[in-house]
Parts: sequence; C-alpha cells; structure tokens
Amino acid sequence: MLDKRYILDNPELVQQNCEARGLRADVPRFVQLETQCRTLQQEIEELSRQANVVSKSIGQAKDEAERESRKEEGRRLREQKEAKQAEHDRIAAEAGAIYRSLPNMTHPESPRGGEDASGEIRRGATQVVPMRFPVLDHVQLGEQHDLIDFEGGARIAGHGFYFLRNEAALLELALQQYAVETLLKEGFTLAVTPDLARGEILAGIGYIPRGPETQIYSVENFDLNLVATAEITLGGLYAGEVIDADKLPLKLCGISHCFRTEAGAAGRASRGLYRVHQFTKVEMFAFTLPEQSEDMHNYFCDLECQIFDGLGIPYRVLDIASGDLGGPAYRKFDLEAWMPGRGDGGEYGEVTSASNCTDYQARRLNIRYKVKGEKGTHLVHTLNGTAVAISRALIAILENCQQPDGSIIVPEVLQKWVGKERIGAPRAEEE
RNA sequence: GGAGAGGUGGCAGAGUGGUCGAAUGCGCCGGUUUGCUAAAUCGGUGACCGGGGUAACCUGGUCCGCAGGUUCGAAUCCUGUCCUCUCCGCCA
Repeated sequence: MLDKRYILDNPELVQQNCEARGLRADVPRFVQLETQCRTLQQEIEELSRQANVVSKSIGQAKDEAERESRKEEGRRLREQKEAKQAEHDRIAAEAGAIYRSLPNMTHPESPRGGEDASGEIRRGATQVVPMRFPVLDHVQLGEQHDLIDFEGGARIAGHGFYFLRNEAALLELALQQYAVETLLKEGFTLAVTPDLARGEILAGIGYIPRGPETQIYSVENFDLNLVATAEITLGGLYAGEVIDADKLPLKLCGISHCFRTEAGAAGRASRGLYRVHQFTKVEMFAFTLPEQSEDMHNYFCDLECQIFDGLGIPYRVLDIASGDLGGPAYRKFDLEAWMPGRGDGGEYGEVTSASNCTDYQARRLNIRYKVKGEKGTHLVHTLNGTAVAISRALIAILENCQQPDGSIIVPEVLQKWVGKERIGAPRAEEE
C-alpha cells in the first residue's frame, strides 16, 4: 500500500502512475473521502475526550443524583460518538476499496507502456547457437527419456500436474542444491518454509485468496491456502515486527512448493511444464533499509544471472514496463531463458523475476525498523527474486542441452548431484 | 484431538471495574562521581493516527495477543479466535 499522506499530497502523481500501469483508479474520489474521514476522526476524538472526562468524574461524584446525571451525559456522548463512527466507517470502507487498488509507484527508469514496452537490458554469457538438427521440445524429450509423466499427473490430480521421473527428479534436487549452494556463499539464511499460509499473510503480500479468478488454492474449512511462492511465507515471517536497523539488510532464501490455479490462463502458451499448478522454487527475499533496496534489487538480478550463466543457458534480462508490473512492484527485472523447443524455432520464456517492492508490502504487513538511539520506527523495504523455479529451469535445460544424437548433456555444475554427465546413451556415429 | 494453565512495555514481571500507558527489576540514553574499566548515584526512556509550531516541543485519540460484547467507564468481566506451555491420546 502507498502512504496515505503521500497520496493526499501528490494526487496527480498517483493518478498518472495508475494510468502508466494501465489501471483505472479514482484518486480524486479517494482524496475527497479520506479528507472527510480525517475531519470525522477529529470530531470523534473530541467526543471521546469529552466522554472520558465525564467518565473520570463519576468516580469522584459524591451523591447519587449527581452520579446518575453524569452517567446519562456520558451515555449521550458515547451515542453521538457511535453515530459519527458509523458514518466514518462507511466512508472509510469506500476509501479503503480505492486505496487497496492503488499500485506501488514506479521506478523512474522503468519503461512506460504495456508488455511490449519492456526493454532488454542485458544478455547472458552463453550465446544462442542455432541447432542444425531436428529440435525436440521438453515434452518430447521427457517422453523419449522417461523423465516427465503428464498422464500420471493428470490421473492423480488433473491437468497441470505431473510426475518428474528418473533424471528429471534428480535434476529437481540438483537445481535446488545448486541454487542453495550459490546463495549460502552469499550469506543468505536458508529456510524450508510452510507450503500453506493464513489468508491474512497472503493478503499482506498482495494475493487475494478465495476471490473470483484467484490464483490461490484454499483449503476447505480452514483459513489456510496453498502458497503460490515462498515470497508469501518469507515476507510474512516478520509481519508486525520491528527489526533493529543494524540487522538490516536481512537476506533469506526459502525452498517451497508453489501452487497456482492459473485461472484465466487457459489458451496461453502453456504446453508441458511451462504453466503448471505445482512446482518447486528456491526464492530469495530481503528486508532492507530504504536506501539499500535499489542496490539489493540489482544484486538479486546479478545472482539470477550468475545462476543461469553457471548452467550455460542463454537468456536475456528485461526491465519490465509499467503496464506489466504487479501491484506491489516498484521495479521488476525478468530473466527470460532461451527455449529452443518453444514456439516456432525457439522463443524466450520467463524463468525468474526480481522485484523491488519498496515499502508497499511492509506497510501492509507492518514491518518496521528502528535505529538505536533514534525516536520512532520506519517501514523497511522488501524485495523478492527467484533463484530457481524448477519446472521452467527444467524446460531450459532439457531443450538447450539436447544433442544431435538425442541425448541430453547434464550441465556441469549439476553433474555432482545428478551423478551422470548425460541423460540417454549417445547414439552411435552413423556409418 | 482431550484436559488444564497462560499471553501485559526491548526483556522479565506486578496489576481482578475508575486515580493504569500501566509498579518494580533488567536493558537502553543522559548527568554526577571515578586514574581507566567496573561499581555507585540521579534523571530520562513504548508504538500508531491526528492537531498546533521553523524547531526543541505542546496537545487530542487509540493500543495490555487478535476480534466482538457488557458498562458512563475494561489490562481487569463475558464470548469467539489465534498462539504458547504442561499432561494424555495419535503419529512420520
């Protein structure tokens, strides 16, 4: 959420920002309602003050008649207060609906416009080399080497679920190990997090469970939801806390399963593992001082690049355009890996993303920091980034590492965990 | 899952209807004392939302896990809920 004070002081900027993000929001209406709320709030506080004075005087009143008349006055004041409060609450509810729909402000350098406006800012160390043989996609490769069982997944849980088998299961573990090893060297604190979370935590991060079109699976009869990312649990971990400033920045990484309904996503390019209902992800999360968040954002992006460079996968990095940013993000970088089997002759597909959410999530989750010796507290900044999302990384690995002979070379950094250099026997040289 | 106990300031811990934002101790900040350190001693020390002031500061409201309720008035009484602890049950 944005700072209400900031909205009142800068309504034009906020309105422009909504437009840049392709959202309709009635900022002037919010300003009007919020101003009314503040006036009412003051009237309510004044009535409360008077009632408090009366209440305190009752204890000291000597005779019974006096006591009764003051009680009556107290009752009257509280009733007036209640009436004002009801009016206040009604207006606040309308203001709140607009307020919650307002996205974070946008980094000045983020490209303005829709999805197509996102700008490439970087390429990976590995070049895209054209493959001079019939290229298979990961679904075909998975079938050929008995790596992915979509039919089995569908039988158990429906479309969008799958079994990883044999080397694909080993690759899942290897990718987790590789990502974690990389992050531990960088001083991240590692956690395996809950795969379910309460509704209020999801809402704090910016998800809306149990609504129409929700991306979130909910558990019947419990206030529990399957998490869509460990960002939810890692960010929620410090909800309501005040962190010592000298402990910042806090760098966490979490391993979790991620569950997404993908409501409304039918029809989009979603063959095979690309858009599934469950996958495993190693996520980075940071709590920082405000002045540290921009550097941390670049650092997350660097780490994501380092991980994919290490795998030898070609990729590009996009600075996501204003119109394609989610609500909490101030700026977002996506890594798109080259997927030779995607589309017609290969396409880039999103594999990771890193967002700087500034104080937007922290305000909602009430996560603050305190500088020792200084008065008051301030909101932290939060950032999240994907270290590795297994399902999409698998697509990139299988498709990029396929050989003319049909086998798949295991990226060198993963070989120690997979236990082999190659999936499938190299086909004998043609005579 | 069953039975019991409990959740109070940064921490520990008093407080069972008004004079309680809350004793006391620890911690922290500042002063005094001291050759340094330590000790002693004095004073100060919560958060959030408003109003006033250039500012130091003054001032109103709210907050005793959370949400409701009773009452003129709730940390205190009632209901629900979450969490913690002990015992029992179950279980990888």
